Amino acid sequence: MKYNPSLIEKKWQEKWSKLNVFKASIDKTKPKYYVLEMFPYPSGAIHMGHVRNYTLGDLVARYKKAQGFNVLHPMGWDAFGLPAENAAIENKTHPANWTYANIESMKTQLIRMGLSYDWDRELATCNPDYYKFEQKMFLDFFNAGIAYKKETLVNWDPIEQTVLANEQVIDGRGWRSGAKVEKKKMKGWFLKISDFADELLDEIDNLSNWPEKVKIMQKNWIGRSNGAIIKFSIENSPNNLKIFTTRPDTIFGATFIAISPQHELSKQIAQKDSKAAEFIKFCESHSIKEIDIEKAEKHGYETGLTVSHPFKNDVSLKIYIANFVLMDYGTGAIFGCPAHDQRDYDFAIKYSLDIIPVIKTGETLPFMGDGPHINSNFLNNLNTEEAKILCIKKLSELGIGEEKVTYRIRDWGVSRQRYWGCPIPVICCDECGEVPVPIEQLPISLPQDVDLNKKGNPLENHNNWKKTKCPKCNKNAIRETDTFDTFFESSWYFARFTDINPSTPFSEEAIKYWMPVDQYIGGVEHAVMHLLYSRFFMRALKYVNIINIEEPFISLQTQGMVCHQTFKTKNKKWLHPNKVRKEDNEYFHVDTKEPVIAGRIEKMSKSKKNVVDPQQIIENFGADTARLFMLSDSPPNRDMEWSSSGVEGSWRFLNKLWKFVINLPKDKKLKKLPINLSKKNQELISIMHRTINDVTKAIDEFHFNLAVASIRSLFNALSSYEINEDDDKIVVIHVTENLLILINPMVPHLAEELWSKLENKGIISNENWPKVDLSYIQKNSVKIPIQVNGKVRAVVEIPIDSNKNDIKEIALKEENVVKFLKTSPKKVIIIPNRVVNFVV
RNA sequence: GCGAGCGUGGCGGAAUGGUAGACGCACUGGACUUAAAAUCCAGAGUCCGAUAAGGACGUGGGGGUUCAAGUCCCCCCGCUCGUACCA
Repeated sequence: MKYNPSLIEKKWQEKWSKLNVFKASIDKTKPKYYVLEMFPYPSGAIHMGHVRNYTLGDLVARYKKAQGFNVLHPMGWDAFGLPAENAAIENKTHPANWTYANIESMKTQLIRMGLSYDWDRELATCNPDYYKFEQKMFLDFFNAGIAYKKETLVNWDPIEQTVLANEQVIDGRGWRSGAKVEKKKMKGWFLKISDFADELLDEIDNLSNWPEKVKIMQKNWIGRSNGAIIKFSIENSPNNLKIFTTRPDTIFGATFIAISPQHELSKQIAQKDSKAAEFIKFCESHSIKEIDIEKAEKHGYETGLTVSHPFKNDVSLKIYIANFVLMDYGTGAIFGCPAHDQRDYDFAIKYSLDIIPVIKTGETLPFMGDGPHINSNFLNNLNTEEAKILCIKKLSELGIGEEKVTYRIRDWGVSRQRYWGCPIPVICCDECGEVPVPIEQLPISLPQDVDLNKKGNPLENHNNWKKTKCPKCNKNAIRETDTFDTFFESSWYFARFTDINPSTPFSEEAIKYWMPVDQYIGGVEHAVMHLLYSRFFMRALKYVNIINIEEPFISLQTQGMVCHQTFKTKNKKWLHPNKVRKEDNEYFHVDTKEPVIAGRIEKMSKSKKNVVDPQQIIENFGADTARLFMLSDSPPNRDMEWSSSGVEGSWRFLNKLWKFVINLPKDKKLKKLPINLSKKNQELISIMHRTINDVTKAIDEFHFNLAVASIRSLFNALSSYEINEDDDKIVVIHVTENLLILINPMVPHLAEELWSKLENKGIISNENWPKVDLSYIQKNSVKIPIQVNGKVRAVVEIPIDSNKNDIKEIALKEENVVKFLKTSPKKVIIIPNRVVNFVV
């Protein structure tokens, strides 16, 4: 009988579903385990990144179930977002139709992979049954002062008359119109994440099961810094200019002042100075992307205004309006110290400003390190930290400055001028301002009839929908036509999964039992935004008494990308891998037979055509092969390369395993292990226990590729084992059954089928994880290297825990060691059970 | 620009500061076959050496700490992710 994955995989998927094997419900007699993979955007078809993510999560879910946990493993759809609108315009369909059709086809694909989801908890964020709850949450935030409206800058496409996403701005131009993008001021809704900045920052240290890199990135993103506000008095004017600096110690090196084009003072200047107005306009003829702002050439406009230096009586500093000063950080104004800051240095060179070093260094300027201060009056000889403290003290005494903590993080702008998102439940009244929609009127559903081809915001164009009455004064008013950022939906979906009842977002009981998520898995690209917003959202919900947790994810794992070799034709056009054939290390086009240029291995992307369709792999090899390859090749957190030969290797292994088990002798009586094991059986059992130990450890540490490697080793031992007696049969079947339980989380369909072939009653998905018998894995001898000057000259096997003298004696008997020991050693290093090193 | 991560044979990757290359892929040789595929067995970092024994070199590059460095520290190079309206 041949291994036929498509047959057995379908069979077991149906069986699991029929038996409700993965249906989760609260059971207080068992410890719970909530495993969650980041839910997908329903783009239409799963890609290899999904396959990887969901295979990792499924392994964890099945493994934890075997370990006796009550597992919750749900799946849903991050269904709002920009692509649906673009697709709707291109394909002349409705975003809802497109999205729901995509969900259906992707769900079919996920089911085909054999993932152990409790599909009863499926949700789609574009469904009013989901987003109605977040409208209520928003109103609670609004009433608690967490949500507010303010003016902000957006990317404006003057031709399309629409706001563009950063993604839609390419080289400063709109992706469809090609028009130069402008910054435009617009009012939008914000959530006060900055109020929670300290807590979000401080609690990072308690996230002990998060990758260090993610924690560092979040810390830097929040960017708490201790600095100072300094008031500079503007010369020939009664007014002050407040600047923020993280380096008050360099105040004596200050040679200019720069303010943001959006600064209040810039506006005032522009009113009287048309050139200044022009310069500000020039600064606003760019996108709002940080990367564009930072990489842009530094420009400044000399305003003619000056301030006096707080500690240097006769020195005045020119005020510039500068394109690189951000209004959102600090006070939107800085002093420039060119000697000790790269940007200030570049600016000073460009505008021929003074460069005054205030830290002693032998190195070239700008110097960003620490050292004794010079040219700094009362700060001389102090280091940076001391000088900061003293400078702030002096500023406060003079009443012209104070210590100030600032944050890099800005409040979360949740407004989007888009159709396919959750409507923001507010009514804008000329008389009463922003009025919350009364709760009994929720949900505010999206209108179905909408014209996406018109310029501008579709909801704003929709007169019927937007016109309403003010709940307060009953006069004519209009609805808020902005919709939520889709990060809003993904900031609480994990809580909704715990209990999808129709009347409340979740129940207290379910939250108490299931939350927080024990293991969250997703791409590293979400390291900051999605994960930080979710952490904030839980705190905000707690603040308004909707939930009682702070940290949503106890343990986090971030997976790397799935990559593939790229190919180009000789005309430099990207070529799909299945159009390429390799012969004698040369690549050829399948159709034209022309040589093909093999390029770099890069992240799979449609634009470079280096994609492999999971569907195709599953049809050709089965889900188990795809899953096994995903797990066996690379550690989860690293990028992996998809290679067809690697897939074939996994396929071959499963075939070998299949054939091996099918051909085992079957005898129901052969179940109980004999009491006295022969030496060879003891050895096999001991390999098995070592494997159980290694696989368990590898899975716990998220090194799934090592788990696969150990299982393969165990199988190598099994397949070279010779069965002679009845006892041997029992031992082999016993070891094989344990191997199947170990491999079940990886290739569950094959494991189920073979488990049933071994005439077991229940299903393997309900079996318990095998226990390690430590007595089998203790060794009584150890191989250690003997080094001379750090180079290995011999390897000896000695009893474990031998004393140092014995080890030395054995080592000195080695011929090759003696050969290199021309004189008696100066020093002998003996680390028991590890190494011997003779230093000569 | 800024923040973060990664870099080990032909390839994916193993390796509590202690034998670098586990396990696999590709490759080479052999067995089976009329033949091929599949399967099974064996070999293998590079160089010197005889295909041996043994040795030299070797973890992106350069320097350092240590009896001992892929691992720790400093500098540099390359790639990847994020950079607030893609999700």
